[in-house]
Amino acid sequence: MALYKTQTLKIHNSLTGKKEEFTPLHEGHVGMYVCGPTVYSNVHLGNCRTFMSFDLIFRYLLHLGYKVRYVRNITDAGHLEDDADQGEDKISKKARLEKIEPMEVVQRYTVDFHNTLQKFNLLPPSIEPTATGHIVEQIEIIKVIMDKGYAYEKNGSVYFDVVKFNEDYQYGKLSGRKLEDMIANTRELAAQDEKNNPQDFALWKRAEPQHIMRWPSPWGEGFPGWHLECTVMSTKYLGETFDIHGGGMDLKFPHHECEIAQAEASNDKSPVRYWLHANMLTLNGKKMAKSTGNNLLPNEIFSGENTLLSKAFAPTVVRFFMMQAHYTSILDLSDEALLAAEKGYHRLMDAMELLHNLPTGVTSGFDLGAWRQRCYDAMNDDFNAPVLIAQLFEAVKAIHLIREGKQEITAADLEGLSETLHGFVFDVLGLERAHRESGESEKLDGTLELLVELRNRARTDKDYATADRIRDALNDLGIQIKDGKDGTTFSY
RNA sequence: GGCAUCGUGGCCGAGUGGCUAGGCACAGCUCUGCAAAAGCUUGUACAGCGGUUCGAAUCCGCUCGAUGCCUCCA
Repeated sequence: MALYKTQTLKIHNSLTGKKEEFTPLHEGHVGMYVCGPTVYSNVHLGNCRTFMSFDLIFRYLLHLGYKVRYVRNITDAGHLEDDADQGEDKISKKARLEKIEPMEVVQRYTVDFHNTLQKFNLLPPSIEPTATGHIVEQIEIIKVIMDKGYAYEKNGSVYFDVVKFNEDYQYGKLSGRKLEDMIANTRELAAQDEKNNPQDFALWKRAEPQHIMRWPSPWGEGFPGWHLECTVMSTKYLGETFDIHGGGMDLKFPHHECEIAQAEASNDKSPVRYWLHANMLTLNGKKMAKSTGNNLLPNEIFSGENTLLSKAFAPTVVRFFMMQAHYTSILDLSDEALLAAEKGYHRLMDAMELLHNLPTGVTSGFDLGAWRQRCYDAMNDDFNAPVLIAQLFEAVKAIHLIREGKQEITAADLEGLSETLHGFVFDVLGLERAHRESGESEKLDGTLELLVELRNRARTDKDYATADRIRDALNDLGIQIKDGKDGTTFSY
């Protein structure tokens, strides 16, 4: 029997502001859409946190036995020109100056995006559609919205008529805004543009001569509006109404609000049953953003080449760090926090290793069933990974007690413990054992084993000067010697 | 200015109307030739001020502060 039949999952729905019991539209199947990246520069760590949050959600849904269709788009159209001008990103600017094809920029950063997410051990989505691959569908939906009277054309551009829409529907229900308030607030700074109202947004934009990405349409050459692709691709692959729509908190308004408006205007149906918003990752207390320069690239963390951190951190350690915070909370990145997470990560992984040769007995002092359910309870409560991790450390404590002979566990329970632990640590949280780069390390390891052997011989001979010299010299090189009960190991 | 979220022990970070996660650091202990590593043990915190209540850090109000959105942004 699928786990979802016995586990009651509750999800915080941004639309209602409440935790609601999750029941998919079609039993056993879940449709999930997440707004993906705009590929005009390298993904920064903040982007990664959002996608990682939804990776956790995807993984847990799979773990519960749901068949999940997970759609995450790639935005590769529309705003390349503007961003190259405004942003600090030198590569895309250079690409433009050298008249490199825009799709070359897209390709480069799409590859970077995939590489980076793979390092963080994110599962690929079921479908990863691109905006440029759905121009036709976008044009079609614009026609529908125009036919229904919720859009108007001006000089080759088409705008969504928010005021008209608001007469029949409710604009702003996701972000808790009222159109009247918005109009009152923006009246003075209304830009002199073609829109009837500042709140209106573009469905199709006329391409100016210098705009490099352009497609023919009934309204002339142009490109699709910023919010349209998500409406088109989500409903195309998941249906007019689907279960979960996710994205970063910063997309709640206006992006997701506009998506709702577009979908309702064209299908007359609320498109999404559960809206989920992942919160921001901050750096020095401020949001990480490409545009402000307050950002850190994943590779800069993995290599240690940055000015903010004292050392390099493995991708899985960064993942563990992020999993220790709930996805709806703001998380502030710092060297101290990462260092603490790294130690905790090792403690967890070391305990997983101990699992292999633990003594078993005739009774269990460890209540496996109750503990396992506490793990599920944590995840069932809006994917609360931090609480799950707390439970995992309860198991770590038990493992040590059993190892020291202070507690007993039956063979069957040990197997269950091991299985559950592996399931949550590797399948649900998506953690991995951090491994060193192979190749050179084989030689190094052999050399170290020899040094350890020589040192231990010196210790037996009470030649502590030699023993300590080896230990201290290695330590200066960043290699730590660890004398344990069962022999000496090292780490670097 | 408007809307939203948040303010937890040295740090990070959960949670809850009464039964007080977890990680890291610190301290003590065990182990060790000495260390380190590892393991064990210990922490009554919830921005401030009022109110509701038998009881609030958890609910309500106000104040202060932080962050996000209101323009592309995960």
